[in-house]
Amino acid sequence: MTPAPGADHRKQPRRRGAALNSAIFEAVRAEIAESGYAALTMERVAERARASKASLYRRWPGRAALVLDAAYDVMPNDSSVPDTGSLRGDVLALMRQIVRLLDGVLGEAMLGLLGESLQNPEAAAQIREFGRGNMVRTMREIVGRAVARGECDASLVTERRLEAGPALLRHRVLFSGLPVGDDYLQEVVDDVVLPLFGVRPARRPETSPEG
Amino acid sequence: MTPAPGADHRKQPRRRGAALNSAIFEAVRAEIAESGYAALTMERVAERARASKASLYRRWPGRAALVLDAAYDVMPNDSSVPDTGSLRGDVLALMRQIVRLLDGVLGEAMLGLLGESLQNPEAAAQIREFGRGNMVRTMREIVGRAVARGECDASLVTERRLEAGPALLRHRVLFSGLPVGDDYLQEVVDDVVLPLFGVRPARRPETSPEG
Amino acid sequence: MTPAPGADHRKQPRRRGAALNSAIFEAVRAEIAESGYAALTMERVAERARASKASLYRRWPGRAALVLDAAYDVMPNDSSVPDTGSLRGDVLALMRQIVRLLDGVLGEAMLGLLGESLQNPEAAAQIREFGRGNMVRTMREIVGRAVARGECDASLVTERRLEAGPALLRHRVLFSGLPVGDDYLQEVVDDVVLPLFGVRPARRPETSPEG
Amino acid sequence: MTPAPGADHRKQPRRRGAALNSAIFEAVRAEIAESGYAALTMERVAERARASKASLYRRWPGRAALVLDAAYDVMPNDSSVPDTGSLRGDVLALMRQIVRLLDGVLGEAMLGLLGESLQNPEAAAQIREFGRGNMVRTMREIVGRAVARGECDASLVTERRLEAGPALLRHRVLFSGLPVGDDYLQEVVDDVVLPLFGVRPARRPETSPEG
DNA sequence: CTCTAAACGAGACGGTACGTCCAGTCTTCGG
DNA sequence: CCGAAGACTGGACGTACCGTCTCGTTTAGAG
Repeated sequence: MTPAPGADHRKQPRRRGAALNSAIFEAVRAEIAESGYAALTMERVAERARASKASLYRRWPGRAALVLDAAYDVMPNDSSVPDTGSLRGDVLALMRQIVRLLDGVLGEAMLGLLGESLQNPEAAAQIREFGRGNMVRTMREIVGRAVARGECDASLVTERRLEAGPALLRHRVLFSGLPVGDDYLQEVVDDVVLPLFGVRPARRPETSPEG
Repeated sequence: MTPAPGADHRKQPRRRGAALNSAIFEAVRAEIAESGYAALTMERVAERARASKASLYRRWPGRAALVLDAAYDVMPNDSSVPDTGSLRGDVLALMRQIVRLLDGVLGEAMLGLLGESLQNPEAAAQIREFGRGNMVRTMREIVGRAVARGECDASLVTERRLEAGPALLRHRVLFSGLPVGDDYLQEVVDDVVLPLFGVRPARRPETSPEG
Repeated sequence: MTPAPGADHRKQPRRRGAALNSAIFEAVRAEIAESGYAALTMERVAERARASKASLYRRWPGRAALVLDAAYDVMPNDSSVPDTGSLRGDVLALMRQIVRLLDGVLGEAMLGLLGESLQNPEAAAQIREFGRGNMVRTMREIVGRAVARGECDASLVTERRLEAGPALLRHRVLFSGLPVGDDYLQEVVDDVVLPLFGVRPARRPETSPEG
Repeated sequence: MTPAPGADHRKQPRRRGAALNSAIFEAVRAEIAESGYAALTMERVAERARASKASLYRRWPGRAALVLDAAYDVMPNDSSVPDTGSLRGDVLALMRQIVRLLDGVLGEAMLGLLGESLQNPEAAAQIREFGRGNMVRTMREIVGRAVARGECDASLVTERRLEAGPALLRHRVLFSGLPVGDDYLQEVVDDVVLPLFGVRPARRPETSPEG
């Protein structure tokens, strides 16, 4: 009844380094896809990856850091800044990019991590870097190009205005629980972002703040 | 070996009903104040309140519901809609009200619950009602009055524009980890909210255009 | 894949107190009988007893204390002092009693505990009481009766002489690894114990020290 | 995030063969002296010796064998058979030799190994040779000389009588936890060993019967 | 005022996961 | 190309909570 210590099931050679890392990341994502972030357990990840808990803890101090890396691992780095020729097109493209990114395992991971960071302030800083800044930074670039094109006036570009679009998008994702449809994105762009930068929206010409 | 069951130390009478409820709420808030939401445990709350875990579970299904009620219990209901006579004043007053509310135990509780809801979608709906809607609803009333005063045009009032201010405020609280200073609130109002509703900002009242 | 938390297998009411204790002791003994003391694990005992590890650790601080109690639980208290009418008969009866006691699960447990105590001096004191003293104490009584009968002289009774028989028995059990046959016991009695107390052995009359 | 694999700290040349062996033995003894046998770990020994666990396992199959060798390594081979001219003197000298040997790291190691052997019967045989037999064998030689000297009668020499002294000594060391004083040794010799071999004890040499 | 039923405190109970430690094996790479 | 270094799997450790339960005790309210 005592399991023979030599009774080993593996035949494939022992994985190390990067190969093991990948297997672990895969397991993390599978667990998140199956049961969600909250149900994710170091123990189950280890079992699923056919790794030992020690190997997990040797690499990451805890669940959050592990999920963080597993998410980064699939983060597409093709998040090039859109350039459609118009501010409206660029902002919409950026928002669609983000929405697409958040749909699926990566989104589940990010929501879970955000939840974690809200409860555990010490881990928050690290996690915060994860998805943050990027969107505002991209907004800055997009708007900068619009200014260069003469589409909007440089004096209108302030930090808060750049944040408005991202903030509304996150607001929707975090608080409504509803899917983010393209209608919503267009409303954000046409009702808020474009007016803030003095650009007349294409869709609702009557809604210009310059009454 | 079994400890004597009658070895009781208490002399204060056993609490029930509302008195016990209050003691439990108090314990919840003390735990949050001391150790934060993440470290809050049914076990510790019970011990601190000198109550039994059974008494907790008889009243609430779990940690989230308990904290929710404990937070409601101290929620000031003086959150009357500000009426300062100007859109700028009203929005600023509202935001300051919110910021004050989030400062302290109540804020910690709300952040924790939000984190919970991000990881546990089934409890999310209930929690979402907690602090949500109110701010946008109040914004609607405030802006409605501004329209009635002729301060801004009714056609500019859309759902997204009403959400913009609240969204930026939450964005700041949730993602920056920085304290929300009054400067920040003024920037939000002057750079984003007022422009969206077609009101000319007057950041410095003493340099008001009504000179 | 997540096991439903309510999926409980038990139908019999939850055991507590003595009933649970008994089940745990049973499991301990079964484990020892199957795999020996060294392979005994808190985890396996808990599983076998359908108890939780917490229930084990609530009662005993560790493996040694648990096994100790489980052994005591089956220790026959019929270890009445033999009284056969002769010193030789009494000593032999006592030794056979001990040997019988050590044969089986109880012996395995005692050897394991002794091993434990040799490596862990702090737990040694407690364990040492377990099987010790009794044998020497019984020897004292037996020899006392022999003195009273006039079988031997009181001046010969010293502490070391009383210990000699027990020491040889333990020496055999601990160091030889061989089974303790009745031949061995008779040799101990006739070659050592009886001569030390000046009693002429019945079996080997030629081996008297009173040459 | 993966630690650099080539981060090596060593500067001193790699030890091999006997040099490494000595370093390992030294580490074993240092660990035993510091923390005792129970706390000794292959891992800690390897670290302390600046060796790898593989190097340990290549040389010894496990902890017991390693400690065994480390103990042998410091075992004084001056354990020459005492020859004082009298049985009493010889037996006392032998016992003092043993007691001195057991005092310190070597004793701790031997106790630990004995404990090991009690729990792990398969390793017991090997360990049993360690300290055993020698003492009885020496006793045989000592008593043989006493017979040759005419100090005692050959017919009294039996295996059990030869074992009695060693058994009492071990009994004391293993079960009492008390230090073995010279008083105790003299009692063993005068009350048990000498009578068994028909030699009149002479506890106080100055009141010797050869007056 | 007495009696009963509910609420209560206390905390044991079966579970699950935690993060750590060590045994023994296997891979890699330096000397 | 041997062997030192150490990463790897596996599994037990002892702890902390979870949510349920049993047990007496206390309290409030009905009779």
